[in-house]
Order: sequence, then structure tokens, then C-alpha cells
Amino acid sequence: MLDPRLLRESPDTVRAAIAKKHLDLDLDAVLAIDTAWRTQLAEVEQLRSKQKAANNEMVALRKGSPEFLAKVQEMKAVSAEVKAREEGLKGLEEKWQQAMLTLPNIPHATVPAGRTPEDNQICATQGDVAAVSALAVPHWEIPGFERLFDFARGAKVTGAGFPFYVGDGARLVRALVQFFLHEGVAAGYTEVNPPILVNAASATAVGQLPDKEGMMYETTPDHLYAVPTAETPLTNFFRDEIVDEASLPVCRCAYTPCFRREAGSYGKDVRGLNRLHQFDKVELLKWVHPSQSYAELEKLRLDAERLLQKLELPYHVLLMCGGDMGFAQAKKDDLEVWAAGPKRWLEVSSCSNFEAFQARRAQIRFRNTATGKPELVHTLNGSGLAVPRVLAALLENNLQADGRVKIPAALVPYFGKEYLSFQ
RNA sequence: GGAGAGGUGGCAGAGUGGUCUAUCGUACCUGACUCGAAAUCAGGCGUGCCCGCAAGGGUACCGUGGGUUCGAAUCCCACCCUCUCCGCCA
Repeated sequence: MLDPRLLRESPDTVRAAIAKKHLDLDLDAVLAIDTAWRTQLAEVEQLRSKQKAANNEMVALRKGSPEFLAKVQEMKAVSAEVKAREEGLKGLEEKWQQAMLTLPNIPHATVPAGRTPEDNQICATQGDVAAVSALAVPHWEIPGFERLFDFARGAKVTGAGFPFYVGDGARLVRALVQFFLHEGVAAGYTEVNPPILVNAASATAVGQLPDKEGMMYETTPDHLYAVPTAETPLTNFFRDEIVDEASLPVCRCAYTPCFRREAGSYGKDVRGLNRLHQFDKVELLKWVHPSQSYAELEKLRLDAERLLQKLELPYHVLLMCGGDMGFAQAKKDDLEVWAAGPKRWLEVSSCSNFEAFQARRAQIRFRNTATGKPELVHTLNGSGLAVPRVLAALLENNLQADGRVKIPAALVPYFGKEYLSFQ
């Protein structure tokens, strides 16, 4: 959520943000709702003030005296009016809330203009894409693939997009998760193992509810939600709290399975391990002092990049343009790994600075020791990394002539051997 | 799952219909005393929202949401959470 004061004092800033993100929304309507709400609020508060004053007078009167009874009669009318107007105020407040939630975060000045993925800026490319492409095929076409990644049985047991990982497949998933967590801890993130079901309040605080995209699985009868990312429980860790300024930045990493319904995305890149309903991911998350958030974003992205470097996978970094960066982010860098089989780039990490946008909605603050007042923290997060797409890239880029897959040196201690076998 | 107890500010803990603008304590901040500190004394000390250039004013918040009433921390209803005991369970 945006700062309502920004909307009132500098509506043109908000207008420019809406344009840069290529959103279609009527800011004047939002401004009108804001004015109406504030007017109504002032009226109700004035009436309540009247009630309070009368109450103090009545305390001094003898109960049951004519003056007292007259006052009761008088206040009955005021009470009825307060009740009626409060109803209207409540309606306006809900409209105000909803209107405010439609306003996107303001993109940072360094975010390039643009509408589509083609307008994203390629900042850096690491590794030799041509070198790995020679004998590569899409990973789902590698002989023996379905022995290690059993989609058919997953579909029988659960549904499409819920594969079984078997033998070296399962072993590689475990190795990657372990590797990512160890590297995260080494980079200064505290490891957390969070709940993977969250309540509606948590899902709402990070903007996943109301469920516009059909993203989450909901459980019955308790109405808990399977997390689409560890960001959900992790960000909520400090919800409605005031953290110590001296403790910032707080850096944490967490492994969770992630559950996504992906309603409406059928037919788009669904082959193999590219898009699953359940997958494993290690998430990196930071709560930082507002003055440090862009420096911390750089560090966060470098922490994620280092993982790809150690895995010797070619990748590039994209600075997302205004139209492609998402609603809540102020700045977003994507890491895409080279998939040698289909010869395309796969997103394996999105490193984002939300500034105070998430923190305002989740009410995560720190006490500014200089002013003594609470202020919103800035929140950042990024994958470090998503397992299946990294796994797919490893299979395709490292496939040997004998049908085995060479495990990168950094991963061998976790995997326990130098080659993965489809036998 | 069953029975009982409870949820009040950073912590602790009073308040059972009307000066509650929430007592007292503690922690914390400032000042006095002191060479300095401790102890002691004096003062200050929650969060959100609205109005205001500001000083300041107003209003809300006692687990959450409803209700009763001229008036609710206090009474009624529903829900959530915590603790104790019993049952079940890896």
C-alpha cells in the first residue's frame, strides 16, 4: 500500500507511476473517495465529541432527576445520528481501503521505461552460452528422464504438475536445497524453517489475498493456505511489530516447498520441470533501514548470482522495465539461467525492493532512535534459488555423450558423486 | 476431541456500567544530588487516524467481530489465541 499522504500531497507522482507501470486506473476517482471519507470522518468525530461532553455533564447530575432525563432524551437523537453516519463511514472506509490497494508502488528512478519483457534491460551475462549448446536436448527428452522425474505417477497420485522425484532425481533436489541453504547461511542469512500453511491475515498482508490470480491452494475446513513461496510466512514473521533499529538489517533464508495453482497458465511453458504446482525453493529475505535498501538489493542479487556462478551455469541479469516489473515492487532484478535444450532463458530468481509498500500493509516498523518515532522498514526478497529450473538447466547444460550428467564441483559434496545417472 | 482458567500499554498488574483522559509498580528518557556511579528525589514516557504551516486540537484502540445502552475495558452473543488437566497421536 502507498502512503496516503503521498497521494494527497503529490498526486502527480502517483499518476506518473501508474503510467510507467502501464496500468489503467482512474486516480481522480481514488482522490474523490479519499476526500469523501475524510469529510465523513470529521463529521462523525465531531458528533462523538458532543457525546463525550454530554456524558461528562451527566455524571454531575443526580441520576433520575428531570435534568438528567432531559439529557438522556437529547442524547438519544445524537446517538441515533452517530449510528447512522457510522454506517456510511464504514462503507466509505471499505471503499477507501480497496481504492488504496489498487495504487501501485512507485518505480525507482533507475527503472527503465517500457511495457513488455523485450523492454527489460540486460545488465550482465555470465558464462558461455554457445559452449553448452552442442549436444543438448530439452530435459524431458533425455533418455530415462521419466525414471527420475515421474510425472505420470505424480498425475495419478495427485494431479498434473506434481511429479515424483526418484533416485538420483530426488538426490539432486536434496543436494540443491542443502547447497542453497548452506550458501545462504554463509552469506549471513539466518536459516528459518517456517510454517507452510498460513492464515488469511498473513496472505492478505503480502497481497496474495484477495486471490485475484487463483494462485493459492486453500484447505478445508480451517481455511489455511498452502504457501506459494516462503516469502509469505517469512515476511509475516514481524507483522504488527516494532523491531529494534540496531537489529537492522535482518537477513533470513528459508527452504519451503511452494504450492501454486497457476490457474489460467495452462499451455504456457508447461513441459518438464518449467512450471509445477509444487516445487522447492530457498528464499532470501531482508528487513532493512530505508536508507540502505538499494545497497542491500545489490547485495541480495549478488548473493543469488553467486549460486549460479558456483554451479557454473550461464545466466544473465535483467533490470525489469516499468511495465513488466509487477505491482508492489519499486525495483526488480531477474536472474535467468540458460536452458541449453530449448535454447531459452529461464527465470530462477526475482530480486525485489518493495521499499515500504509491503511493510505498510503488514505494519512492520522500527523505532528511529533519533526521533523516537516508529517508521516503516523496507523489505526485500529474492529466490536463492528455485530448484526445478536450476535442475533442468543442470541436466541440459551438463549432459554428457554417455547420457550421464556431470555434477558441478561445488555441488559434488552435497550430491555425493560426480555424475547423475538416468539408469 | 472433552473439562476448566485466562487474554488490559515494553514487562508486571488493578479496574465488574458514568471524571477511565486506564491506578500502582517496573523498565526506559531527562534533570537534581555526586569527582563519577549506585541509591534517592522531581518530571517525562503507548499506537493509529483526522484537522492544522505550526503550536496544538479532535477521535479511536483493553484478544477479534457483532449486540444492548444516553454512555461499555466493564453486561450479552459468536469467534480466535494462550495455559492446566484428561483423551488421542509421530
